[in-house]
Amino acid sequence: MANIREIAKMAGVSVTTVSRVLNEHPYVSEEKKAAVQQAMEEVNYQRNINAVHLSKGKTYLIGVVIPFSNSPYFGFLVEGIANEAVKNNYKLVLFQTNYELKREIEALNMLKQKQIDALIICSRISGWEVINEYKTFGPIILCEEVEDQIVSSTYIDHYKSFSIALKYLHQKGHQRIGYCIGRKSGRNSEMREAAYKNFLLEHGQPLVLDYIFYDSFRFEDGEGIVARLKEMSSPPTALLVTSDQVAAGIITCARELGILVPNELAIMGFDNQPIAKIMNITTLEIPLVEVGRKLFIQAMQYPTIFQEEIEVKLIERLTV
Amino acid sequence: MANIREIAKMAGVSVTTVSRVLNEHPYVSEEKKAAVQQAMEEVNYQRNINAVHLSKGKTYLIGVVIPFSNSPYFGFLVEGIANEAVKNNYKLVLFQTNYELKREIEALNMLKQKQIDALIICSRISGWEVINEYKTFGPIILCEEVEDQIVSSTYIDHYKSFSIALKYLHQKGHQRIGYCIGRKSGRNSEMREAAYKNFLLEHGQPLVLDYIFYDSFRFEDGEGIVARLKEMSSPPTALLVTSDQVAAGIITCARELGILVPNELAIMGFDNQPIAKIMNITTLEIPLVEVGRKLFIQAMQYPTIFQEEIEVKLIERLTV
DNA sequence: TTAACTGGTGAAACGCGTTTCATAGCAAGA
DNA sequence: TCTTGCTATGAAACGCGTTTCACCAGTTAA
Repeated sequence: MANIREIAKMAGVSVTTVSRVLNEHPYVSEEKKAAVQQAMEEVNYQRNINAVHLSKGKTYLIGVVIPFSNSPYFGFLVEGIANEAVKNNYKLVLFQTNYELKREIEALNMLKQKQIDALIICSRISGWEVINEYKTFGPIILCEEVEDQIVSSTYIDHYKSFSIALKYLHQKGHQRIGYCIGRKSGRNSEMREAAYKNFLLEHGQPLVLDYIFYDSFRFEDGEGIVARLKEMSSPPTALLVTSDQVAAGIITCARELGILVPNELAIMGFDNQPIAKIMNITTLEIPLVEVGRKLFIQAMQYPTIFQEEIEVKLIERLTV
Repeated sequence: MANIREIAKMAGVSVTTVSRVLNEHPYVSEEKKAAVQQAMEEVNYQRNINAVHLSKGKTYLIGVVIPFSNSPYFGFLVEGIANEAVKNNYKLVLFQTNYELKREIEALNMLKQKQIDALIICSRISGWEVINEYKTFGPIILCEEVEDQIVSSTYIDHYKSFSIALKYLHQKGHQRIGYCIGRKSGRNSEMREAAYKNFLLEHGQPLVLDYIFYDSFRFEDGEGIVARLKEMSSPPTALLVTSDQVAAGIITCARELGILVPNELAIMGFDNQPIAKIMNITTLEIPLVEVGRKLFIQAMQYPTIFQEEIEVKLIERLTV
């Protein structure tokens, strides 16, 4: 396989000039440019990207940390990142953590060892001390609100969006509202909990711990939730579900058990995924693809660090 | 950042010896090895993988072509590939094609340009002439039965599995059986169609084109299928659905419209995904994670080319 | 006693594109 | 007329780990 030096010889120019043609540098005369291009075509020259990477000191790889790879939520997020990545000649390396800290650290270490140029953490497990330590090795981008401009992030104000949802349910006359969420910990979960507790306080309602359901990630997690509802003497009349998938699972199981939605149980989803549309689930739309796009852009803008808030939109359908 | 030469100087050895330590080559004395390791620790040496890649002429990147990234089917497949990839220090580059030929060609070109070391195509669009052309540039692995040992593949005998499923439905007394499938074209679809037509022939049943539903990929695609069933004067009494997701969607929509499953409509899924378990869908289990693992292994074994068949298993539940 | 290994080690070549720096011609502004 | 400044071009250095080849010392087989 021919290299740049051979091309240079063939075209009667220096390697620098060949490199300039390759990179579309302006200072190359038309004749030389044509000569180089002809030589490249003649031997079907292919640039060795490994050499480019070594030379540039970049890998053109972006790490993306997600807890699950077969969840539509992260699927859309990754899609958004990937779309923008191809435009910039970047490739994605996915780290599926299953919420194991060890896996996240592995990803962070790849940043440290310069095996990736940046790391986008879609759902963080490690503490701020860890992020603070690793941020010196390269760009880390988060998908949650970040204090003190430590790293860049694109986020949804979950306090606000939860408040909007709760207010909506309250307006619809619900007095006993519960919610289903993925993790118990994590910034986003804490914000939602704060919004929830504040809402209860404002409306003088008691905090019933049984009304909060954790580990709600997938469609199939709806089953357990409905089973627990069935056990309760005074179950919530409305549920805020932080994922349309789980909302769909709850609705499916509820209907199987003869629970009327929304009359006996109102369900409000999150994300506005395709399944929400087809099952007519009232939901809060989160433009995930757009969030992904922004995340990638922030990775590219490093070392400039900034936060970007994304707005959500209430979509009224038939489950509330 | 220190490089191998500095380490060599510090440890009083040659760069070759440092390289040998790095790569755990046997011919290094204990003393020198210790000296090198100490020097590396002292300056917190990090190997420059770009240099490794250039030197080895490999990228340690494996391309994976999938039509959709947020589908559980491909999710599990990718998970299987990824698990095996990390063990071998490889990273995955995902190409989401949306079944656009252009995208698949892009992936193939990355193989040609040596930007990836191998390409696993989970669902092929391009013709055999294309595969034949590109296979000279590097390992291409498919997920379907391949003739003439052109490239390696791990596959399910879809003719056989469809036949098993049809026979099962027939034994259960169904006379009008239809099926839902993703693409109309593609090797796997053709095999299934052949099995279906052969089954009809053997049982003297007429081919009703309306009983075949294409473009069934996701949960939400179940809606349209049920709508069309509703229109028919003599709808099928059983449906073979090549994805548990779609099966779940069909069941959900059918129940919403008061169609009894399995009494009025029997549904048989494919894959045995979590959703099949929770919704008690009778299905044909396909060990997707295992398939993914095998695909990766085949990529590593190149230039040895071989085919590997994966067996499916009928799982009886409550929808037939 | 000699040929044939095997363990251990290093110099130098190799893979290859990018970038810095120096140089030179030529035009525009002072 | 002299200083800037821009276009154009190339030599050489740079990034850095791997691998080939040569060579020596100490064994082991013949």
